[in-house]
Amino acid sequence: MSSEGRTTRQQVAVRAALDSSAEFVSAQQLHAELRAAGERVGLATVYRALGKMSEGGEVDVLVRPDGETLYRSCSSGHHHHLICRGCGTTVEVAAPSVERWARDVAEREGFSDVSHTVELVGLCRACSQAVDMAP
Amino acid sequence: MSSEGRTTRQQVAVRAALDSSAEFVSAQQLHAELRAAGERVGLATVYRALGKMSEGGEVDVLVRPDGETLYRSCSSGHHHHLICRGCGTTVEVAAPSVERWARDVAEREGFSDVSHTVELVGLCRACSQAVDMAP
DNA sequence: TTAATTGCAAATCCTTTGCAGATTC
DNA sequence: GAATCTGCAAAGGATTTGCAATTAA
Repeated sequence: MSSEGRTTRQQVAVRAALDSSAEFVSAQQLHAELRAAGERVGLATVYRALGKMSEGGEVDVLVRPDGETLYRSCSSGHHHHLICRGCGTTVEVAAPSVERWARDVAEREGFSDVSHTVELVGLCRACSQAVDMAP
Repeated sequence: MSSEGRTTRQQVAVRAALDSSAEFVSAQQLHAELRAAGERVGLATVYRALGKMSEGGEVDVLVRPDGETLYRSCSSGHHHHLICRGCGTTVEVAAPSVERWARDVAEREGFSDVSHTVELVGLCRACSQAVDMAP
């Protein structure tokens, strides 16, 4: 498995940096961290490395509402987010039933190596009340 | 409800255009359609209108892997997508159990007016075999 | 009237690409 | 040694913003 291409110092560094974070991080963040750690890596290279890993299904990819792409090495503690569209508060939620459903659907459709993204967006209690009181 | 701001010809047009499509569409697509239909509307205005609707929870928002943002008026026939990361094939999947779960989680956390996005990304049968046969 | 909204174009931000030089196999 | 990979900077594409002119209320 994984016979494509050559392995370079930079690719190893990017993968290591990604593994060291349990959360989703952006390419720019990774690049900054690598630079801060003394690694000499170009931003474009970070993008290229992440692109390859993502093609190979080795990382989970997530696109934020503002268009920034976030990456996380697969199989970290897995959970989803419930986000308030008023104040941005984020609540982490586990979803064993959704995981199961995703696996079943994938199998039924003949897909393999499936990852999933789930996002819930709503109004938290506080913001909901703020709306009711609007002028 | 919805007491903010003034109602302009452009806003009405954007909303109408959005309603006329059952699928997700981008701001640029909407703008093109509106122009084609003879409406005189600026692209920035389309973005501003969609932004407001989305703040108010009046549309479902979805961000594609390439960073483009798609919009759909709420409560159209609701389903999710299973996408092949090899060839881009998309399968529509219903998910009553997920809908139920989303509603429950929202309620438990005190959130209201919650919409959700679910995306499954994997390798379809054909692409999976192609990988196995790789040179 | 008069404050909100529009339209345009310039500005931003993330991401991709062209190409010469460095590097892995 | 030869094909691949990197780095830089320039290009690309979607979205946002400044500001004068327009328009809803």
